[in-house]
Amino acid sequence: MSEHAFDPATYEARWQAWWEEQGTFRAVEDPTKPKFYGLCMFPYPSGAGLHVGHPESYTAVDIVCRYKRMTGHAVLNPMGWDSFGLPAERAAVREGRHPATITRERIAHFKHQLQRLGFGFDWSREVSTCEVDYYRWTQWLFLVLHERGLAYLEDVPVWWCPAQGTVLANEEVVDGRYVETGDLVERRVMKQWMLRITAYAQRLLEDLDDLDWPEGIKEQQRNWIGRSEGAEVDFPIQGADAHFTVYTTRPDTLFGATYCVLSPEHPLVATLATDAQRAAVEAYVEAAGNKSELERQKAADKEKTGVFTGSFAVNPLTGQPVPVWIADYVLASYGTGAIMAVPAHDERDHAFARAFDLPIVQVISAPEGHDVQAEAWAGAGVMVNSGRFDGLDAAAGKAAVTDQLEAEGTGRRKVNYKLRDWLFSRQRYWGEPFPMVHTADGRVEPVAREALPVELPHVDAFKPTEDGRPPLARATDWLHTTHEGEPALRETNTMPQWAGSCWYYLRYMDPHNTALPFAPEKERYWGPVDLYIGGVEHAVLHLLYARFWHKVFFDAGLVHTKEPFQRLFNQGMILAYAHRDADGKWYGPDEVEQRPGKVRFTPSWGTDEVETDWFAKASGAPVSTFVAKMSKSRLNVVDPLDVVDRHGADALRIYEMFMGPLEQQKPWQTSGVEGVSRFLARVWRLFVDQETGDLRAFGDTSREVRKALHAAIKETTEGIAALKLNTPVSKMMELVNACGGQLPARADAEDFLRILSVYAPHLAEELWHRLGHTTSIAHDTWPSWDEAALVDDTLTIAVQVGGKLRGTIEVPRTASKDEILAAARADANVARFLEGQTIRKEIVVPGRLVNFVV
RNA sequence: GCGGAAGUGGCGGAAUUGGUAGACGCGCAGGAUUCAGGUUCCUGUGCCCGUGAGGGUGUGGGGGUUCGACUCCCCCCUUCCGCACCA
Repeated sequence: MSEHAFDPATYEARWQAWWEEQGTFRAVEDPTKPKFYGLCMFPYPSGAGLHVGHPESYTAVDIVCRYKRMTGHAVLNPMGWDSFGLPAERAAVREGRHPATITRERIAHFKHQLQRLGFGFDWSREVSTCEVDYYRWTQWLFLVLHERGLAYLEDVPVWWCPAQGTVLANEEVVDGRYVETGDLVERRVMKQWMLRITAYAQRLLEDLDDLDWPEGIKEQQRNWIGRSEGAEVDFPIQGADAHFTVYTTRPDTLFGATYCVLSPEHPLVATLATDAQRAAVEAYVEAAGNKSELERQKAADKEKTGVFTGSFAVNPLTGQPVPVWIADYVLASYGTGAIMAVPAHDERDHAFARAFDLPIVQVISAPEGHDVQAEAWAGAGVMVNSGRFDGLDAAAGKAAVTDQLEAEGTGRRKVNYKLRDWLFSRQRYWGEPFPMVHTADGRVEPVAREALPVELPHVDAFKPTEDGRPPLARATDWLHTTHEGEPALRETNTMPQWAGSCWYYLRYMDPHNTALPFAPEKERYWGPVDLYIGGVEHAVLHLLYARFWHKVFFDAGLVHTKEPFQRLFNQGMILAYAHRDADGKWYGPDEVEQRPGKVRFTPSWGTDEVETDWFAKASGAPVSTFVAKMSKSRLNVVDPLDVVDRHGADALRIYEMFMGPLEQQKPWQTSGVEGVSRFLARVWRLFVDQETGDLRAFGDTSREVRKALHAAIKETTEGIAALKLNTPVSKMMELVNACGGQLPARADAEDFLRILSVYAPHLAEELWHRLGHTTSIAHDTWPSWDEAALVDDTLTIAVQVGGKLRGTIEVPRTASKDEILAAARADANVARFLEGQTIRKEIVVPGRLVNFVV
C-alpha cells in the first residue's frame, strides 16, 4: 500500500494535539456574538470505560456546536465527570483502595478515550463533582436551599438497603429492589435530610409547557408530578369528638361512599379499633408493616385484604354511618392516607367491597345493561340517588358537592400531587458531606459559608460503624467540631449522587471561580443550556431534580432563567447483535457465520422455536441471532477505541450518525463502519493522489456536481437544526459519487470540506491544510446553498394512467402544461394504455407527474 | 390497565403541505484491475410471472376518503420504553 493512501492514523492524533495547543475550542465570552451552549449529559466514570453509546450523544452535540461556531456563535461545549457515587465506593471496598484514587484513575482513562475521538470540548472547563473545589460549591448551594426552608430533617419511612448499608430514594427502588444492583430493600423509619421539591410541584409542572423537549419526556414528568384536583372531606367518627379526612377526586360520588378505608400506618388506627376488633386490627397492621414492598406490590394483583376497625364514621352528606376499615391497598403516603370507598364507581373499592361483602350503591348513571353490582362503572354519567344533585354531570357535580361541603365546613377543594419530597441523604462515604452540625442542645445549624468546604475526611473503612452510624462517623477528629464556640457534631450523612449533577451545567460557565459557584455575569451570558442531549433514563430523576434546584436559584436571584435546559433531546440506545445456541451458550461476532440453508430449533432458554441460518464456526451448532443491549455476558460489546484503531475517529463519528435517527434505538453493525470508512477513503482519493501524495488538480464543477453539493449543504444545514444527522451523510456520499473521482473547482471543494468538517473534523482539517490554509477549518464560515442550483433544466415526469405508472418522460423545465400532456401522450407505453379509453380527467402536478384518469 | 414511541427489501434505514416507494450504506451476484488474497472501479439487486418488451404485486392486518395514500380517517395486531392499588 502506498504511503500516501488514506490512513487516519497518520493525521488524527496530530490535529487533536494541534487543536489543544491552539485552543481551537476554547469558549470565549464575546458580547458581539450570540452564544450557543451545547451540553451532553456528563458521564459517570465507570470501570468499564467508554462504550459506543457515549460517543453518540457527544458526536451529535459536537456537530451542532461546530456548526454554530461556523455560523458566528460563541460556543460553549464542555465535558466533566459525575464522579461521586456508590459504584466507586463498592470498588474501593472490593479493592481496598480509596474511592478518590479509583475515581481519578477511571477519569483519566475516560478522558484519554474521549480525547482520541476528537470532540471539540473545552477541556479547560473540565469539572469533577468529587473534587473539593467543585463540591464546596455544591455545599454552598445546599445552604441556599436550607436558608430558603427547602431542606429539613425528618423521621421518615425510608427504603433501607441492607446489602448496600444505605437508604435509597423512592426513585431508586423498583419492585422492592435497588434498581442498580437488584438488592432487596426494606422499610425503616430513620431521620433523613429531605428537600421540599413539593413546594415547586406546580411550577415544575407548568413550566414544562414552554420547553422544547420531547413530548414523551414532558409527559413522564407530568405523570411523575401527578397533579390531581379534588376535595378533602371530613368524616366525623361516630360516638367520638374526632374525625379523619379523606382525599377524593370524585366528590360527586360522595353519596355512594358506603365505607371508608384507612391505611395501616394511619395515626387514628389505634383509636378507632374497638375492643372487639383490636386484636385483629393490630395483627393486620403488624402484618402489613412486615410485608416487604415487593410482597405488597405482588399482592396488588391478587385479592384485597383488610380488617374492620369496629368503628363507624358519618357520611357528611347523607348523615349515614359508614364502617371504617383498614387495608393496605390505601397508601399512607398519598393524599391523607385515608379514602372514602365508592365501590360502585371505583374498581379497587369494588374488589374490596366484593371481598368483604360491603354494600355497593350506584350514584352515577351507567350505560344500559351495566350492573354496578357486577362491575364498577368509572366512566361518565350523571348523578343519581344523590338527592338534590341528581342529574348533574361529573364537572358540575364535583363543583356543587364541594361547594356544599365548603359551606358546611366539612370539606374543601384540594389539589394533590403524587410527587413527594426528595430524600436527600445517604449513609455512604463517597458523597458530599452536608455543611451542617448538630449542637449539644439539639439544634441543627448550617456551617458558615466562610468555613466551607466541609472536606470529606479520611476514614479507616468505608462501611457503617459498629453501632450502625454512617462511615463518616468513623472520622472521630472530623466529627467533633465546634459551632459558635460550643462543641458540636458534624452531620455524618452524605448527599446522593444527584447533587453534583443538579448544577454542573452552571459551573461550566465559570469553572475556576474561587469566590462563588459561578459569577452572575457569566450565567447571564451563557445560560440557559441551548441544547442538552442525553439518555432517556434520566427522563424524570436528574432532569426533575436539576429543574428544581434551578428554580430555587432563580428565586434566590442566582440565575436569570426559570428553566435550565431549553432544548432537550434523547439519543436512542445503541444495541448489538448477539448470538446464542440452543444450550444457552453465547458467541461473539467472530465466532459465528451465516451459512446457506435455514434450520429450526427450540432453545432451552426460550419457549419459541427459532429459525436461523447462523452457525457457530467451531461446532457448527445453529445459533439464534437477535438484537440486544450490549453486555459483557452476551459477548456483544463494541469498544469505540477498537473502531478508532481500525478505521479512525472520523469513521466512528460518522457511522454513529449514519446508523439512523438519533432518537431511535439501533443495532451496531461493524460492516456499516466499513462502508463509512470507504466513503472517507474516497474523499481522500478525491483530493490526494495516493501514489505521490500530491494534491490533485481542481477541475470545473459540472452542473450535476454543483447540484449535489448544494443539496448536501442544504441537507446538512437543515439536518443540524432538526437533529436529523443521518441523512446529511447520505447527501455527502452522493456528492462524492457524483464527482466521479474528479475534484471540482477549488471554491466548491472547499465548501464540501466545510460541511464535512463537522462530521469528520480530522480528515477535513488535514485536507484543508493541504489546500494551503493555515488556520483551523473549525473557525471558517459555514457555506450557504443556492436553491437555483438544485433544479435541473429538464425534469423527469412520471406518467400514470388510472393511477398506475406507465412511463416517464423528460421535459424542459419551462414546458407548459399542454406540452407536458402532449409529451405524456406520445410515450409509447402510455399510448398503449390510453388506447380505447376515455380520458375523464387529466391531472398535472408541476414537476412531478401526470395522471390520466380513465 | 394507563401513558409514550415504533412497525417499509436479506440488514441499517430514506421519502409525510398526499404525487415515480426503497435515496444512501451494508450484504449478495456478475464483470474489470491484480500473479493471487485484499483493495479499487463498473453493472445489477423488493417480491412474483416473462428469453425480452413488459405485466402483476408491494410500506404490520382490515376497512375508508382521493384521480392518486408509507403519508389522512376508523378498527385491529405486534414490538419496545415508562408508570402502575396515586382514590
